[in-house]
Amino acid sequence: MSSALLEDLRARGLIFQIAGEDDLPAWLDGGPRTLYCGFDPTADSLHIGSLVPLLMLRRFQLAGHKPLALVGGATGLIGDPSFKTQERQLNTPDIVANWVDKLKAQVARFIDFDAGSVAAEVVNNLDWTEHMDVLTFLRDIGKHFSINAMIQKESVKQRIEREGSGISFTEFTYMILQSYDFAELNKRHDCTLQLGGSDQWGNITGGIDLTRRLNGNQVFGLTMPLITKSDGTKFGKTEAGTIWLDAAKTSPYAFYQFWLGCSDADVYRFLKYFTFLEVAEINAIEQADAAREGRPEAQAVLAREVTHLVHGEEGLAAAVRITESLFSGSIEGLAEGDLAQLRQDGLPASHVSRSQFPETLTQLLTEVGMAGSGKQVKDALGRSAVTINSRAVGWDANANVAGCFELSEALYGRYYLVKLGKKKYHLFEID
RNA sequence: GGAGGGGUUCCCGAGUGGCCAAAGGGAUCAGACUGUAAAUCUGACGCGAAAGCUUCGGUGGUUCGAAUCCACCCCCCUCCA
Repeated sequence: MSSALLEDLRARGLIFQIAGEDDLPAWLDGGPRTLYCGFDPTADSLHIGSLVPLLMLRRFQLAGHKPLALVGGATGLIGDPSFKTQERQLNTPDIVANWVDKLKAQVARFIDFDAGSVAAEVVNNLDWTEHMDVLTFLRDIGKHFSINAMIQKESVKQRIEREGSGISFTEFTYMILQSYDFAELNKRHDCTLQLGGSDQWGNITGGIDLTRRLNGNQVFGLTMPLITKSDGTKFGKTEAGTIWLDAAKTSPYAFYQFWLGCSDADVYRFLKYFTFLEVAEINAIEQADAAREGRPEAQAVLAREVTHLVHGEEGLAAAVRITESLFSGSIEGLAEGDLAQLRQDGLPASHVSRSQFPETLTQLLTEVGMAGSGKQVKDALGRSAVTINSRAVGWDANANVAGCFELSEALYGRYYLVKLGKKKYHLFEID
């Protein structure tokens, strides 16, 4: 039953490496097992980079295992050096504690806490490290680690060998802390499997070794591949920055748009990574898309599925509403209530009064965040890439803000939908 | 503590007295082509509507003029003690 899970994961391309590969299938088939994955608080929200491991916990739970989501209240204070080129800035304990709380709530949405014997739990490694004293740490844990082995780890090699960088003892010790987490969870929760991104391999195997030495138990590790994009750019970033899971930081609409804009070369792979659709189903979509002329269906499916997973029914509905209004219908066809709804749904919007118009359009659009600088607006204006209620505005109108927002042009006497480029919309309510 | 190497615009990385707001690449933005895709081509890319203003680790100095020279300081790396 569970080796079927591994088969499925493999078919999805979700398995990068397994520690204990020969024994893991049988182990999983032998009954409900407890597994964990850690999430360090490096910001006040997780981003889509954490989505794969998060969904992975769910996949295991659906297959009958008990997931633990570890929030790194302790490790977050230290900073993981794995494959990082530079030493990280330490955050203060109160900031980290605050982030821990936020992550806990976020993580909880992806796993089921009412699943009886396999009910998920959230744990915090600060609980077992906070009061440990240095000597205990050095004698009981540190003694099990060989510096010789640690500096061989690929994850810190760059920092050790490459000229122009270095690594502090603090970060170097990170691996020991994470290893201890595994041993501790093994003791407390009978946890026998750790999941992580491929960059976590060194930390995971460290934990496996320590668990064996400390507890005498065999435990397993499984890593997922790094998510890459076919064009080589970093996954999970857009012009507006990181795609966060927190709706307050990345609106469901923006989130939906992110997936909708996914390239053909990546989309089928992403469907396997980020959705619970059957692999066969995904393959069918791919074939149907290939057989059809023009625009594929896959991006829409992906956007729908993932937005639903992260933002729920309502978030998805809001995202779809905005998308359809902006990209399929004509703006003039929108009812007054629709415009209000769009704003509520998370379409970027501003309220401006005519008496507060800035000197130029470039200032106005920059202020509301439609462009990073006046130069970009200038460029767009010069290429007729700015429209206000579907009417193109030129560079000559830049100093005539009031003229751009004539009362007679307003929708319902106060709304103006400004579009910059092909995808950036901003709703102005002007009175 | 000693010797050496380094800190340049979002990133990488040129630049050793004026022609430097600073080569080149990447990322990003806009346009064409399209399917709100990719690839390709074009333009932009410190800030500013403009006049102009502010950058090359920091502070002073030399000079008509400095990212480039000098002094001191801070930070990083390598090797030695």
